[in-house]
Amino acid sequence: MQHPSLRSPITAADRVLLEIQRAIVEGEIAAGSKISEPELAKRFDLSRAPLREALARLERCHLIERIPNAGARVVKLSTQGLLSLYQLRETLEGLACRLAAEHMADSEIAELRALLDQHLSTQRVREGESYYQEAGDLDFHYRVILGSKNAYLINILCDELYYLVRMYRVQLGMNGPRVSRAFDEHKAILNAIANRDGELADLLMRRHIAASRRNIEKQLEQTGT
Amino acid sequence: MQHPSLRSPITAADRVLLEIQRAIVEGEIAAGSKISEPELAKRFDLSRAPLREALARLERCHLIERIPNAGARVVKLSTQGLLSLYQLRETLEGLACRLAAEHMADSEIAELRALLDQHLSTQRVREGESYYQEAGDLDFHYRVILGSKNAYLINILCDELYYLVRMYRVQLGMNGPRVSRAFDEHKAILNAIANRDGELADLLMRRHIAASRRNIEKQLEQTGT
DNA sequence: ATTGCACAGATTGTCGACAATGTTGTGGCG
DNA sequence: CGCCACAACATTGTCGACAATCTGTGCAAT
Repeated sequence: MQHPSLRSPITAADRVLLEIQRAIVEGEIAAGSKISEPELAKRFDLSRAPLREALARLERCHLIERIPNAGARVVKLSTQGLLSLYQLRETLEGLACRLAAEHMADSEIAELRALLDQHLSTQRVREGESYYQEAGDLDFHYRVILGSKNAYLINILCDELYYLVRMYRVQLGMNGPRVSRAFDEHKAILNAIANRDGELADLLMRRHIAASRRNIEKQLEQTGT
Repeated sequence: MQHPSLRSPITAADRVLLEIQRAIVEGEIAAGSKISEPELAKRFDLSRAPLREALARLERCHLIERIPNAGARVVKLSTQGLLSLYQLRETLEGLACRLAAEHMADSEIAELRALLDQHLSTQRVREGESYYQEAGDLDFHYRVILGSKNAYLINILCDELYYLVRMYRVQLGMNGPRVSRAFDEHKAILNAIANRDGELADLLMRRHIAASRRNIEKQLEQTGT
């Protein structure tokens, strides 16, 4: 039997995965650029084997696209892609909310409420600072998704789409005046969940994400295509 | 990732992936059993490198579960898993239907109608033969999903959940009296799409999948656990 | 008798090199 | 002058071996 604290071994592929993930999400490795296995292997000082393992997982979360025998490229951001992604999120996170209203334990709901209060105070201190809000926002969504208790849904939203969503938000400069509105929406969603009103929670979350999408689209229009 | 059959060059990893996929779906490799890399490598007469590539993709479509440094196991089927899977499918394929009603070209709809007619005649010839029905059913769903034109949605349903759905249906013996009912439901869904009534198509597809789920659950109750 | 540890066997993770496949630049031909 | 064939290069796919880690067994101590 393994010791609980040692149950998650960190392999070389894991480390390089996290590094490349961050680099792509933050644009350090440009969107649309080609990925060179030998180059990255040298850069991170390891063999191609674990690197390819990392690339396989990057493909899994839609950060790169691979073509057999031809190599991998970082995904290109596009209005179409953003629209498709948020279409999915609206439906999936709506479902997550409905399930969370059914399945979250009272203690989990209490913890989530505490988290929101904490976010609120943080926001007051750091007015206009978008990073904390973003992290907090994602954290709220994260918890609701976990509260759905649906393993496949959790996998899709937290593993496969999570980083791509972050990439869009970071590279399109998600910031500005939506922070306080988002808090109110989070609170309303939480209340619906606490009242075990899955239908309302579903609706509110879909609206919340639609509003977030429109906000990003507006940013996108301003900066050009 | 694209569907393997659509990717131009076929690599060794692709071939072994398809073979193992089939073996797992059909139960030739028992659910819950441990996966031995050396054993499979010897069995398919190739190195562990492409085999591990295949295993990574099998994990991606939820047919196996891997634990670092500890190995991989074929997933175990469970009532809970079936419920989670069909919960997701109801929502996702409902969305696919709504989008298909918006985005499918008239020519695609005509082709889909022709496909249904073909299924109908096939069904009359092979009354009660479940395999053809199953293939046909999946084919119908497949086309509707592709008609949504949402790349992420297509990826999730056709690549990541498709084989797991087949595994449940095959190993739980999906057959019996639902074939003719399913045809009628398909036809109604198609009509809604042809009328560009996305809301109705969404509703009908969700009901169709819910009915399919109840059908499988009934089979599951009869056989025991 | 049970618990903990140590050792042995087996499995996974990683490495460097070779083979197969794309890609690019050049030269010849129409 | 433009286009195609071909060759040289670069990159990806595959291989066999080694290192790190996990699993199971048996012994010793309490």
